[in-house]
Amino acid sequence: MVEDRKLAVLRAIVEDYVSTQEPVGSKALVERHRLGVSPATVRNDMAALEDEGFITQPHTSAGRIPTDKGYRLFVDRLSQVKPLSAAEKRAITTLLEGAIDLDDVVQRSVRLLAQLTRQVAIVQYPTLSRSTVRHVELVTLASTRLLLVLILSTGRVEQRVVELPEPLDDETVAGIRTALNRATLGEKLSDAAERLADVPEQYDPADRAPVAVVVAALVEAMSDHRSDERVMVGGTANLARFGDSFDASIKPMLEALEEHVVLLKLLGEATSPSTLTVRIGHEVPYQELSTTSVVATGYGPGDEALATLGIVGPTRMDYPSTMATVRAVARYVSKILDEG
Amino acid sequence: MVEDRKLAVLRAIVEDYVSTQEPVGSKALVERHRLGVSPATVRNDMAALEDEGFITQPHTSAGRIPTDKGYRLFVDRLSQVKPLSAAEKRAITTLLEGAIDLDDVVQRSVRLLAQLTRQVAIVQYPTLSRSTVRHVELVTLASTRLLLVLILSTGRVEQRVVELPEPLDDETVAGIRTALNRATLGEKLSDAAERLADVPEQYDPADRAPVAVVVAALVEAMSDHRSDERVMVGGTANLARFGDSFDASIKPMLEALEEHVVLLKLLGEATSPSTLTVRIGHEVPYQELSTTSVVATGYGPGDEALATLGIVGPTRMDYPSTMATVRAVARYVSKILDEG
DNA sequence: ATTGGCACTCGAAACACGTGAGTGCCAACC
DNA sequence: GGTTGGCACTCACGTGTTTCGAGTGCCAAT
Repeated sequence: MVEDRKLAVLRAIVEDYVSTQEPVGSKALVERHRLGVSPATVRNDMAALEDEGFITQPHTSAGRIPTDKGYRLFVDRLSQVKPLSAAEKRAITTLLEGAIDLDDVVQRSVRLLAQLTRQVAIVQYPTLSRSTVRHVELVTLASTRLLLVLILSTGRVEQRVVELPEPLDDETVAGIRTALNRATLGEKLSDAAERLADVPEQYDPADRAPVAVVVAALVEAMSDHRSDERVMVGGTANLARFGDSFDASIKPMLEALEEHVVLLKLLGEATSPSTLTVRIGHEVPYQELSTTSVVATGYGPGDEALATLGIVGPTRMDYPSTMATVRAVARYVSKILDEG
Repeated sequence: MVEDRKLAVLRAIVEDYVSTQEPVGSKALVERHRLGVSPATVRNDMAALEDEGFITQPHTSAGRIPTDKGYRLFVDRLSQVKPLSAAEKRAITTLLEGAIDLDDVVQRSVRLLAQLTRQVAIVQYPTLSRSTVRHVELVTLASTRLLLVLILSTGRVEQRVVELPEPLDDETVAGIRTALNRATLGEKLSDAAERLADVPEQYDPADRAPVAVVVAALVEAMSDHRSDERVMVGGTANLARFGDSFDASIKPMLEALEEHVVLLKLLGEATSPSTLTVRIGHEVPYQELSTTSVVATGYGPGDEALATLGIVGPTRMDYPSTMATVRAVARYVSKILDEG
């Protein structure tokens, strides 16, 4: 079929362009791929592909390069996910195995992604709002100063120092601790905050003020969206690898990497670990990053997407292996979180 | 004096080169600075300066640019620290004022440094080993699992999950908590670790095993040098500002920024906030960064240098104002830590 | 539908050339 | 002795010209 061959040509163009970084012409194409037809035929196909907007020429008398639309088609229909090499699998397990806490898992994942894909890696910390309360602890620091520690099911620990309007004796503190735990243990953060509303009312109006302060701090810690927005970035040195053409976009890229809000938007909504989100060029929600693609997916224990991780790189990237790596890392991290 | 004028010429060359980024010639020099002599005279001085190794020509028929040695002399003898503008002072106070915890202070300092100097900023977290213990808390997570929380005088909180060989009842846990606090409260970390050695011995040999595990975890948390090595980086987007010549060194720079160990070595030993360390070009302990300079200083409460902060940029930078900014930020951060 | 042939286009590299900023040196001057 | 104007010299840089060739589009033949 003609249509089939046209797709084969597109695939060949994408593959060659990705590996050589140079516009690819009809002759080189038939030489490097067993297309079984002459350059002239390929030229006809290329002309058709160009009409349909999948490829373009940087200038007359040059070869073709894929457009965003071309990459899109390539990703959607042409590329089969490349299986990871044994060495890569080994790297994933050995590197993630030794993680000691949540921070460490995130950090190791970032490194891993960056190394394997040779792109810039981004890992979002597990989202606070979906996790549940494992324990609330109060520690007396001084007569009017408490430390509030909130431990979540994901292993995250949030702490706040609370200044009390009046001193509380240890017994009262213990009582408050019990009350707080009873109200919130096992609850989702969003629900837990509501449950707390009643707590101060159980107390004598005279003692209510300090309790209210503690509860307010706890609610604040639970709803603090700063923590939702935490991400870790790695592999920025890979930016320097990109050829000249990408040099222009290195600045917006570096700027984006400093703004965690931007990165979160890039990663997008958390999807299940089995679904990969690929955004190509103009599909990325920032105009300045229109020569950039994002490959991301959700991760979390039990196939529930707690957060997102992924990579950012030039549109001209090796999608099949990048996608395979991102997916593999997400799955493995999910597994780790399941166990921990 | 002739010698004086030569230094004036060097200063003028540095200033012009820093602002224009282009080799500066004798004629332009007399025009832009009131040197009161003719270009020919300046040329003689320049020839002398070149002989002495303070300046060099990129090629014949071009102007001169300072060598590392030239910058060194400039920094040591020629530049008076430029006072900050009112706007800059305001920026420092307003931005740092609102910090809510230690993490936030560090983060805001990085942003501030990066914005004001328009360079890459690095801030080391206050060093663990010099701080003292404020509180140790144990939280029962499960029958054989405890959460250990270590609160330090600097506001830093370290936590560890401890797996016990056998269950402990709440009373015993409370006893251990008291013992741990008694042994370590107010102690420096280095001393506290020693003090803990006795704690298990106070217990019945039968109960000693779990206690030993907890103590070991605490000692580990105290001596964990991972925390010593934590740094925060900001303003990497400023790398993109540097002209072509610096482009070559952008890659090693990005690589260095990923390695916290490297950054710590760059920052060097913490000095008192009143002393600025300036390393220029080859003085930087990494060959790859020989077109780079570092301006750093210590900070911490009460003029005691807990950690280091500073900036990294091309040797061709505006030393007077950069040095002023770094010093000002360090002082202000120290003040904040004093109060907090 | 495919293919070989052919004229055409246009970027990249090579080369030549003039321009000018900047230098070093020297003789004259203060 | 230090300073200055004059002058010949160097060489990076920008501009214009030319050549070269990879790659294209089109067409007639298969």
